[in-house]
Amino acid sequence: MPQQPLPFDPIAEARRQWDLRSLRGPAMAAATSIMRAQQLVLAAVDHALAPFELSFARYEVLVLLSFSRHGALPMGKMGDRLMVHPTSITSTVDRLEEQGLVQRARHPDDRRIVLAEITPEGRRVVGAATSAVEDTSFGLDAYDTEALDALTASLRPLRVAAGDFTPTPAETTAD
Amino acid sequence: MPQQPLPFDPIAEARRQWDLRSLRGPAMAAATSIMRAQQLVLAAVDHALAPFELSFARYEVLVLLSFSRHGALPMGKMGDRLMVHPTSITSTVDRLEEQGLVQRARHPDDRRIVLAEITPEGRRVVGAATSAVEDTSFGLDAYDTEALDALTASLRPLRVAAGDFTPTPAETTAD
DNA sequence: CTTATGTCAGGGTCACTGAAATCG
DNA sequence: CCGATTTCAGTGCCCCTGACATAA
Repeated sequence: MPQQPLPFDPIAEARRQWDLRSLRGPAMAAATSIMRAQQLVLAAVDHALAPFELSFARYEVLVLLSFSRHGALPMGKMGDRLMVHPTSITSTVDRLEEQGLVQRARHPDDRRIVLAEITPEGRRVVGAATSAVEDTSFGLDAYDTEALDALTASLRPLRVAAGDFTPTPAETTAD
Repeated sequence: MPQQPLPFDPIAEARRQWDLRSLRGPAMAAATSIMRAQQLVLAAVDHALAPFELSFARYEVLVLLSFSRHGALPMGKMGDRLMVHPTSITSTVDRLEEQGLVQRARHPDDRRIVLAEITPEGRRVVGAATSAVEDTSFGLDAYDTEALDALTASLRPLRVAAGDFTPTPAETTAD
């Protein structure tokens, strides 16, 4: 919302310029579209989370914990799952602990491991926050279910190529 | 590259959990896919730009200037075009000026306006940086031209819905 | 005087690097 | 002693808000 609509599509415009000098116009347009799309989705989610004093990163951690079997996970495991740096998990959990939404505890068997556990208050907040996020449809109002699934599927090859996960051999529809 | 591949698709896994509790699984999966896709594209571009001491934001400014008619644009215009806050443009141009890649000048007619002008060195660097970025295909190696254009098209309705620009009445294929 | 343009000061979040402490 | 897990200190980057100076 920095301004009013431009009278033209800025990405289409940039692509015209790019096409004049190289063959990477299509890749540039797709990359820029992805960047902008992320800004818009993140803005919608951030806006929904603001009343709960949650950033997206903190919200992700809370959701992960609330979905876990015992409401508690090792710091390292969370970093792997959310694909963030160990030090980022530390600071995120620091903040959540200040807010009283999670609690740290030593693992009883391996005392190197720190468990983050969601508190009852954390469960309450993440529930309300999730309702708020769902009400915004993650900023993706413009799409129906079919279009959303198509979008997810079309971005999957990128994640596979990056080595995020190993696709099941059967399901190599990617491409 | 924080780790090795997971044996399953983490987004598909999260979606299964989400589907158990709400109807927003498809939106959540698409939103998360967009977020992750942006990380991957940005990482590829950042990596290509690192040898030139350019961040993506500074690179965008240089490209915009190099594409402009006189190699110079008002600060405000650049903010509009790149959809960033005025203070962000200020600090970005500060840094580029320190690097000797752009120069500030007052507009001769309206002296409130500050023009940022790309220097010869700036043109040289942006050219080399662009080659490096193009060599990475913006991290989108996995897609052919058709798939890239389909991706761009499928993200367009999101940008339209956000009011980024007004689509031409003829071309309302969006949906 | 009112408005437009840009800068400055400052705070919040996140990402990373390198060093250190703790424990198996 | 080695390796794994987490934390701490510090840096860079980007985003925004609010106050201000300058000029039309």
